[in-house]
Order: sequence, then structure tokens, then C-alpha cells
Amino acid sequence: MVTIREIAQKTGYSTSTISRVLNHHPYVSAEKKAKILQVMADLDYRPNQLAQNLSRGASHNIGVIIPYANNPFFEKMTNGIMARAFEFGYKVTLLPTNYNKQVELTYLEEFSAKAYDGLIITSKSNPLKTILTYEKYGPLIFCEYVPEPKIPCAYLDRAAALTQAFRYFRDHHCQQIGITVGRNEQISPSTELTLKIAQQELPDFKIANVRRNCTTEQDGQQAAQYFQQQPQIDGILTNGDEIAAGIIAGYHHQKRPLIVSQDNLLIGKFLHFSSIDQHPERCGQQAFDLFKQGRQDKIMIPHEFIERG
Amino acid sequence: MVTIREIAQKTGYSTSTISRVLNHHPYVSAEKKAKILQVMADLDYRPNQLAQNLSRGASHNIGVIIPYANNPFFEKMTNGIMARAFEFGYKVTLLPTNYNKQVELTYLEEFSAKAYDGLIITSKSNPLKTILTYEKYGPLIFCEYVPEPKIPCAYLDRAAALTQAFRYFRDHHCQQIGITVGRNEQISPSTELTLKIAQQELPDFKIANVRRNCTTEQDGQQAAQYFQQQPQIDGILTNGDEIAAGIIAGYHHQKRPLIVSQDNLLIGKFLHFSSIDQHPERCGQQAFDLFKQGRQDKIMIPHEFIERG
DNA sequence: GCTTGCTCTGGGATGCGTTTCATACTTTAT
DNA sequence: ATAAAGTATGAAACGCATCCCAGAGCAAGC
Repeated sequence: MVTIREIAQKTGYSTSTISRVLNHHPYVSAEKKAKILQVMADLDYRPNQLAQNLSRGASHNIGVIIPYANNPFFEKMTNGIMARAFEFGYKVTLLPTNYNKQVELTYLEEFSAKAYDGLIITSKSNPLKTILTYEKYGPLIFCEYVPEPKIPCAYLDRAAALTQAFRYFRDHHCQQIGITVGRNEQISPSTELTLKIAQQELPDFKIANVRRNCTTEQDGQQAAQYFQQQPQIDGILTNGDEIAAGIIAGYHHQKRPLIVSQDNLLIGKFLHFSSIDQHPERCGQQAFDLFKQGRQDKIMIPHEFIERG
Repeated sequence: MVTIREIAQKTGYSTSTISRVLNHHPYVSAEKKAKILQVMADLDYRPNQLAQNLSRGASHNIGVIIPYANNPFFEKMTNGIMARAFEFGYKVTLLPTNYNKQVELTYLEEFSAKAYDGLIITSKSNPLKTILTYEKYGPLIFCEYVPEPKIPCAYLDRAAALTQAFRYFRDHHCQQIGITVGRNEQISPSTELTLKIAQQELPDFKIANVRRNCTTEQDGQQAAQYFQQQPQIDGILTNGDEIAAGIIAGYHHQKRPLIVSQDNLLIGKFLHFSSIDQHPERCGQQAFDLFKQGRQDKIMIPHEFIERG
């Protein structure tokens, strides 16, 4: 590997001067600059990024904690982050946790070891308090609302979105509403919020109408089986378009309930169900901007209700 | 930041010994090891990864060149890579090119500057020859077939898949076949192959039946408009499920042609069109394994034909 | 008793840019 | 003419962990 010292030797100048050329510092005579660039080209020199990273104490690399890599919602979110990161020359490392606390801690440890210049957390597995102990190592940005002041976050107005969904059912005179939610283990903040709003908005909310642990189309089909046992269910809020599709498949040719989903993928258009688009890609973009600009704001991303069917 | 030197100072041992503990080298007395670990814990020490990277000359980070981040095919592929990378403690950096040669060169330059321990190229923008000049800087692994010996690649048997698709049309007595393909600018190897196989397999292949530059559902709809002007077209091969969906939407309530698509997403199941699943996620996994094991093999991933409708 | 071979430890070089500080030469301002 | 400000350059320290090499202590083998 050609090093800066070799360039110094061949040109007869010091490493400082070479470094100055490399970093476009002023105060290098045009003549020397030209010669140095020439020698660099001749020797096919490229600065070792690992050395630069150490020297600068930064790597231009940000980590993005996500639960699953193959989930449309988080894919959209990471696409938003990546689009912005690309513009500013940052590298993005995706860090999937599968909602495993230990795995998430590993990533946080890497962060504290300077592996990432910043960490965007799209969905957390450990308690907020635990995660915030890592704030001293660098900027943490959340993609969900965190009450702590001074902690930047770009968040979806889930409460408003859910409220609108439930009112939509009410306005369409639905009797009872089935609800599917994701991971079961520890009740997630997202699930918690869903149930809270449901209780507020639905006159006779029944916990029995909540189907947990739904993440795939299969789960949706099974949920449909379950919901069909209670024929008074004529409205279903799902936690994703794939689940919604599964439900429709599960209802087969029965008259199916009114469905509101939450991803707004293409399939919703074809299967004619309504969907809440929370614009996760915008959320990701904003999160990156918060990082880049070092702001500590809290930014709300408005949702969009796509009515269909 | 606590450094290894501080630990050395506090414990009274040398940095060598601290480093040995850090790296689980043998030949450290149990007593010293215990004390060192104790002091490390007390001072909340964590080894600086940037320093480790420089020192080791590697970063446990691999780059993955993809054309688009938001494309189901490449998302599956990167998911395969990430799944394996995760197992082995590698970080994955996604490098989207949008098929921009210059952007791809930037990534290759970063690679030559040691930013990545290896580079997986899922789809290339520059000529193979250009890319291979970077092979001297570290392992390059391709996710498409490259004829060069000693260059590892995990590739999809696209020729076989396409052949099967065209024979499927023939077996169903299709008169004429419409074809949609992706990027137009430079004819891509993928498009080239599609046309080549079409010529081989279709008795009266017409170049006019090829619709270029299709990447979105919208494009599919427009393609449908176009194909409808030639009513003898009763079979369509699309380059993705979203395009297939668009075509179905575009044909509206007309009797639609037989459709074979190439992603096997959920939507194909609901819109009842056939799809070739090329298992890009397996391809990604294999590509990572090739990198990890330093093998130079060429691995073919068999496709699967999902017949529907 | 002496060689051979482990086990254990530290000094110091190494990886490779970046940056501070000191120095010296020019200009410009007064 | 002289202080002040700007331009140009190099020596050397710095960032932080890794690792080669030398050397010491100690046990087994002949």
C-alpha cells in the first residue's frame, strides 16, 4: 500500500503538506500541489480510510437499528434514511435486532466503541432509559416519539392515525372491530397505543377481538378464521398490508368486513382496502436530517388516510 | 475516552498485556487478567473500533452494491446477505448506484481505500473489465454470472428461468408474447439475455412487442395500453410483480393475457399470475458465504416456477 | 548440570493520516 | 521603516490498538 509518507519521500515534501493537499487546505503553493497530485496519480495512491477514521475520530458511517430487515414499513424508513445519507456522503449500516434486547445492546456497545458516528433507532427493544445511557457516546436519533427533552426524534402521529381509523369504522356504522397487532412477548408501545386509542374510540371495545402476534400473510389468514367465529365483527384494523391480504384470503368468499391497514403498499390498491400511510420514508429522511444538523427537535410526520373499497 | 494506555497505567501492566486480554490471547496469568478486567469495568473502557480497524487493516464491514434500495428483488437479495453477515458478526453497508457509473466508481474507490473488507456486487453499472481492475484491493463477489475464472459469483439461472417462461407460453398456445424490461439507457445484460432467449424460444418474436424502461406499476399500466393495441398479444412476460400488477390494472376488464412475472411477491398470489421465483435471498446468502470462506466458486441458484391463474 | 521448550511480560515499532506548533518569508498597513 | 497580518512549510506528536521480538522464569528431558 502506498502511504502518505511515500508520497512525501518521492516529492521531497513533508507529510503535512501532502495531508494539506489531500484535505484541500489552503496555504499550499500551486507548484507543490501540482507535483504532489502528479506523484499521487503516478503511484496510484489512495488515502487509507481506516487511518483517516482513527485520526479524525469519525467514520462517516451511521447505524440504523431496525427490528426486521424484511418488513415493508422499516424498509421504507431505511430507504428514507439512505436517500439522505447518500446525498451527504454518509454510509449506512443496517442493524437488525429481531427485537432481541441482547442484540440491541451489542449494537449500542459498538456505537460506544465509535463504530458509528450516530445511531438512528427506528424501534427499540430495551427500555428507553437503558438506551439513553448511551447518549454520552454520540447522537441518538429516534424514529418514534420519546418524551425526554433534548432527545431528537422524528415520529409518526400514530395516535391521530389510529383515531382516524377507528372513527372511519364508526362513521361506517361498524358493529364490532377486530384488531391485529404485532409482536406479543412484551407488549410493545405500538400495541399499547393501539389498544388505548381503541378503548377511547370504540364504544364497546373487546379485548377478545384483538389478535396478537400477527406479522405475516399466514397470520392474517388465521386471524380471519378467528374473527369469523364472531360474525358481528364487521371492521378490522390490521397492522400491515400483508396481514390485511391474509385476512381477505381467509374470509374467502364470505362477505368480508371493512378493512383498514397500515402500510399502503400496492396490494391494498388491488384488494381494495383502506390504508393509513404513515410515510415512514419521510420519517427516515427527517431523522437523518436531525442527525446531520445536530438538532434536538421533535418532528411530527403527518399521516395520510387512503380510503378505498 | 479511556484508552488501553490508561488501563496499563492503572494496573501497572503493559499495553501488550492489556491487548492480550482484550483479544483472548493465551499466556496471561489468571491473576493479572482478573485485575485488568476489573479495571476495565471500573473505568468503563471499550476498545476504540476505529483504532482496531486501522491496526488490523480490516473493519469487518462489507459493502453491497445495489442499483436501487427500494426494489423487491434487491431487497430480498440484501436480506439474504445481511442474514448471513449477521451470523458472522459482519456489518453490511448498502451502496445504491441507480445505475450511475460514476457513483459506482466512487464505491469502488472507497473499497480500494479499505473502507470495506469485501464488496458484493449485485448488479454492475460499469463494464466488468473496469470493475475487475479493483480486484487487487480485495475480494469482489458477484451476484450474477461472470465468465472470468477465479472470480466468485452466485448467480441465478436466468436463462433457464426465461426459457421455462417462454415454453410455458408456448404450451398454453399463446400467439404473441409481450415483454417488459427494465432500464433502457445502455442495454443491460439482463435485458439482452431476455431478448436472446425470446428469439430462441418464440417462433415469431417481434421486437415491437418489447416494452422498455418499465420499473413501476405506472409503467405497467402504460405498457398495458400499448399491448392492447395489438390484440394478438395473449401472453406477457414482465420483469417484476409491480409491473405485472400495473398491466392487470391497465387491461381493466378486458380479457387479460397470460402473465408471467419475476418476483413472486404476495401480490401475484392475489392477482393470480404466474411468477418465476429466482430466490434472490439465497443468492445473497451464497454470495456472502463465498466472501466469508474466500472461495472462488461459481454457484448457480436454481429458480422455481410458480404457476397460477 | 545443561539443554530444550513452555509460559508470561514488556518495550517499542507499526498501521497511516491529521493536527498543533514553531519558523520563516511575504505583503499590507501605518 | 516597522509593526501587523497573511502565506507557506516541516518536525513531531497524536489518535489507539496490535504485534513482533527480546528476555525472564520455570519445568521437563537427557
